[in-house]
Amino acid sequence: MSRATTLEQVAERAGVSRQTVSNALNAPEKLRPETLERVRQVIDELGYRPDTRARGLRTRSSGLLGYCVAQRQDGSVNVFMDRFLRALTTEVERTGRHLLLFTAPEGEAGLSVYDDLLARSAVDGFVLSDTRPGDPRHAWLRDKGVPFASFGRVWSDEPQPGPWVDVDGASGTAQAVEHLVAQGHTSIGFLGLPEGNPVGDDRAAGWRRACAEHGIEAGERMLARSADEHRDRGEAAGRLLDSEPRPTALVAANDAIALGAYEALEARGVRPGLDVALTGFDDSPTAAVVRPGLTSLHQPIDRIAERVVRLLDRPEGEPGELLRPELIVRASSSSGNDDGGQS
Amino acid sequence: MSRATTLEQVAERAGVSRQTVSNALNAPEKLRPETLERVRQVIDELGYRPDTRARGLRTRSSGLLGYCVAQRQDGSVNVFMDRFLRALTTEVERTGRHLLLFTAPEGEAGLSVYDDLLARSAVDGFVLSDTRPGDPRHAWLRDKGVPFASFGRVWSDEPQPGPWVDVDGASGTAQAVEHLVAQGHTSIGFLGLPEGNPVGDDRAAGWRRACAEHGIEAGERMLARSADEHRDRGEAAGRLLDSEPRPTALVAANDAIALGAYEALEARGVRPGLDVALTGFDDSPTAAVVRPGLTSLHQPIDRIAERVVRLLDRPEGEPGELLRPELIVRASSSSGNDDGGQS
DNA sequence: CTGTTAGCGCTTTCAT
DNA sequence: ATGAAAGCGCTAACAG
Repeated sequence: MSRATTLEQVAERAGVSRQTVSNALNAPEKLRPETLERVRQVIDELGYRPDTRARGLRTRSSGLLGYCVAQRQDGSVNVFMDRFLRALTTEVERTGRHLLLFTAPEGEAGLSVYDDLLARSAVDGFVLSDTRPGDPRHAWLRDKGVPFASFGRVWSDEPQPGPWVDVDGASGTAQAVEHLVAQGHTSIGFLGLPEGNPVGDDRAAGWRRACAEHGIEAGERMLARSADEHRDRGEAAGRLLDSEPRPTALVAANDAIALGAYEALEARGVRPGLDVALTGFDDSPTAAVVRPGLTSLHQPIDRIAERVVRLLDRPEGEPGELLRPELIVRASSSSGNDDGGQS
Repeated sequence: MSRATTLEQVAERAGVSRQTVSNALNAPEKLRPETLERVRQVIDELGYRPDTRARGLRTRSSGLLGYCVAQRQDGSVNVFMDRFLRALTTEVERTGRHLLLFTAPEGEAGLSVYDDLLARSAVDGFVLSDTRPGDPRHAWLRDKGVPFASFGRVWSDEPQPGPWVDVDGASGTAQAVEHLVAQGHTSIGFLGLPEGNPVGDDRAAGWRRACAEHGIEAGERMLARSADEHRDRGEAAGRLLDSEPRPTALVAANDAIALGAYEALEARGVRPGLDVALTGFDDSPTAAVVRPGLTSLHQPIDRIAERVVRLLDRPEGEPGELLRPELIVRASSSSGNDDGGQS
């Protein structure tokens, strides 16, 4: 691993001063075209690239954005987060930086990890995700004046600290309801997340609102919460299916719960998509693979990544941004219309 | 965002020279216990952390390992890779470094990205994954003397360049066959990956070997390759099921194909787990969710991450390491034994 | 438009 | 055991 080329070597070879080479890179308009050309040629010849550490030391930057990968205690995976990370990596690169991955405990305890990274000047800022109610990171970073942007809101009483991007869950479930109404359904139940989950509440609100607009009942009687979204086996769906009158359609707060509902349906001899319509949320890979294909709401991942990075760099504009998910219709909600593929 | 504490500030406050503070951090045994204690106290007081850029500039290191996230052209996700990335992040942190994420085109074209990172001294080395036949990265990095380790082999004619860790696919499918034989099966088909895929060939070899040991037929007649693993809808499985005599068990090269086979089975009124046994490979989240639960081979992710980082730092030992996957038995291969949960 | 000087914060080398 | 000097590779600020 030979030593990398330095600015000085380029300067000598091109017969100019170090500073001129530096300018060729950072302020080319300051050079006479012919000098610029010559310097550039030597740079190419030598394959010179400025050392990020030296440059960072001088400019007080690192060219790195920190991103904390959540350690899921239950060993479950969030496929959606994987796709987001890929999109984010691409987007950060587009702005000439890179992503630095790290882990941290949840809540207050994790702040020291953020503090450490900052104290060492290892990162220029953070992209936050996996936000939780009462998440302390946002306010803490804001108070420190650290650049950051969040995918997901904090959902506390105070206004959201700092720039954020989120998916409009209510709009999503409302779309699902509209779609089901268009199929002729007039009795639409909701399979919710455990009580107090703000994402779940948001998604339930959209269902409630859209139902109200169509004069469809959307009271507690039509809503069943899953006790544990990751291991849902359709108990909640079962409760709704065993109630009278049985709803003809179910909107689930996410794909995991919708998938659990398949079981409850099958156990009762009810065919998803034919006898009872079903929609999910997240458009997980499983949604396209399962039979019948699960209609689900696709989150605009690339756009989220793009917006979050932009907001991190230019926080002065909108405080936040709500993106609409897109309904991907498959056979679980409209037999004969299954596209069978992935979104 | 106030300026971070420097070594000099600590030195002044502690009444020692800069060098002494540096030693307190990097060579504490060189200090008199009382001095060390005093310096440490000031460090804590001020929350001092050495600047990674300055230190790196001096020590010719960056404290970062590069990891390329594959951009899947077909938009598919590899859940397994997501879990590996989490494990890797944790493992790299354990050694006091961090992971730097980047993207690069496949093949030769991507090498310039690696080169760029190296020229800028942005990383100290690389962890490679998503290896492909003829992958040029390994030999290229080895020739440059860059530290690296690979999860996955290159599968070319020459010996594998550089340290690697991989999962023993043949051992996995052999385990599956043993399990099926123990259930009384004597006619076991194999659902393979497209021709020429070395991972698929490896997994097929284990099936063939284990079948041979039990005097079970494992010729081409019992093997059906999937044309496209991501969109498999069970055509290959269908061919095997329609042949005479119909196999009573199927070993699939991965979960996606096994999941496709569910359809082929159901289309023929054959119940997976009851009429025909089925096993997958990868132990994807879907395997635990689908009904009946899919028996599958779990890859030891944490161990892979641990070994790959160790080999990167100490490449002198074994050239490579083959890890055994673990068979997770669910109802698809032994009705009544479904644990229903995730691994 | 180009060159010189200074210094970012740290560790290495060499004195003491 | 502690300190002083030098310099890693770069860019900001100024001089010419």
